[in-house]
Amino acid sequence: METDTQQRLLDAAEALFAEQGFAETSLRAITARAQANLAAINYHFGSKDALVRAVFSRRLRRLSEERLSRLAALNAGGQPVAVEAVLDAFIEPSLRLRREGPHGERFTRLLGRAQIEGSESLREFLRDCYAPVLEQFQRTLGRILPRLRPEELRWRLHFTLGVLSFTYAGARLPPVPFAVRVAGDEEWLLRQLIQFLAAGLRAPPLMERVETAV
Amino acid sequence: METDTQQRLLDAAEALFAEQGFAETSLRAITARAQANLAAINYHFGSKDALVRAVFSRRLRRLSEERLSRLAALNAGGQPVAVEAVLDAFIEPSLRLRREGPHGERFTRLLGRAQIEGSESLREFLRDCYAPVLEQFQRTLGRILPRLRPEELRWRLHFTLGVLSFTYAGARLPPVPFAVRVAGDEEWLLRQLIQFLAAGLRAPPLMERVETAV
DNA sequence: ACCATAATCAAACAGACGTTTGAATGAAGC
DNA sequence: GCTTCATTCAAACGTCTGTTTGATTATGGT
Repeated sequence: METDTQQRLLDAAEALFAEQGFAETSLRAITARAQANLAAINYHFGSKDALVRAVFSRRLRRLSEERLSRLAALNAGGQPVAVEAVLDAFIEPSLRLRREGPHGERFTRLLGRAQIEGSESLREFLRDCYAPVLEQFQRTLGRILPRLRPEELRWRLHFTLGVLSFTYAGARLPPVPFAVRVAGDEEWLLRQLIQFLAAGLRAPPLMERVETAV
Repeated sequence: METDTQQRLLDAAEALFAEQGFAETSLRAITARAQANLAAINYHFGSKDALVRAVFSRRLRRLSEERLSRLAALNAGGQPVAVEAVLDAFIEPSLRLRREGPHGERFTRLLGRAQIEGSESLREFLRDCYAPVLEQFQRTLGRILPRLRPEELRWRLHFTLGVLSFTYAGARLPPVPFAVRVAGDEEWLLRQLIQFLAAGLRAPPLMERVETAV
């Protein structure tokens, strides 16, 4: 029965990291919440840094797989692929994770935070996790937006990730619409995101792509 | 001559906060870089939290004033206002700050970070600084995008700020275009941002605005 | 010259931090 | 029964944290 304490530690860490940040959360706070001994973290994970990575590893693999499988399903469909569908394939799995319960919301919150906050090693770790997924999405988007040069497409992908990180992180700037969040807001948010991002991605390029081959 | 040490402390803090984050930067590291005594921070600013706020106060006022004055100039122009022009009025001052030198780049980096990272009190402080500016921009955008309901407009403003925060924070996801940054990148970035965001803001509303008073 | 005020300084404060240790506990194998 | 191994535990480790103190130095006013 190694797993029980480990799970409780991961749950507690996930919650506290999402609420307070990584540096601001102490091992003592985590073990207290998990009702475990202070030494348990170093025993099970080795260090605080390793615990942070474990928190992400636990859920990130499934998320990436879902995103990739949904993208693959799109590409296998034969018909032309819409930008909205690609965005949906990327965003919906994470929003579904959110809908699973408080832990999902915490995790996506954490995911947003980690892109900006977080140590260099953590960002490196996440970069390696994200890389294959983003590469696939970039490839598909490049195909259905042939006028965009690679640099422009990458910038727009960067902007897209910025919107998602910022929104997931729950950064509440002044006029954030609380009223909207009353009920069924995940669905509404998904459509708002797709509407906004699809238009941004589809904007005419600043610099027309030079035709390569033919 | 109280100001000399204070300026050096603010410079050092700004640089270190931007590089490492708030919690990760110790007063000792700041005073060492500023070549000042450890006690200088508590003497001149009172506490670490107050120092953080002072770092923002120093540059935020001018930035907000420039944004507002550029927006006012637009609105006073008589002609219809384009979404691109509004975005330019918001973004260009911050990019110009970046162009001023390393301190400008550090500060905008910091600005992006603070929205996600940062204590509750700091976010509150920043919210109060931003509120009047965002309110004005929201008003103008609401006027030139009359089909958007207030909730949708606020979400899209939220997304816009997300893109800016993420980009300024310098979050480097896997495929960030380094090649583009070789020269004159600020200009290019500005146009990329406006192109992307203007399209997103102008996207057709999900829910058509009900006509209020003819 | 003197005083008053401001600024700097070395030193110490109490507390929190991540990590380590060595003993105590538990359950499975034989 | 005994042994073995993984887990838990209280306690301490040394280090770093933000803040405070009291003495010391510099500055400007009269």
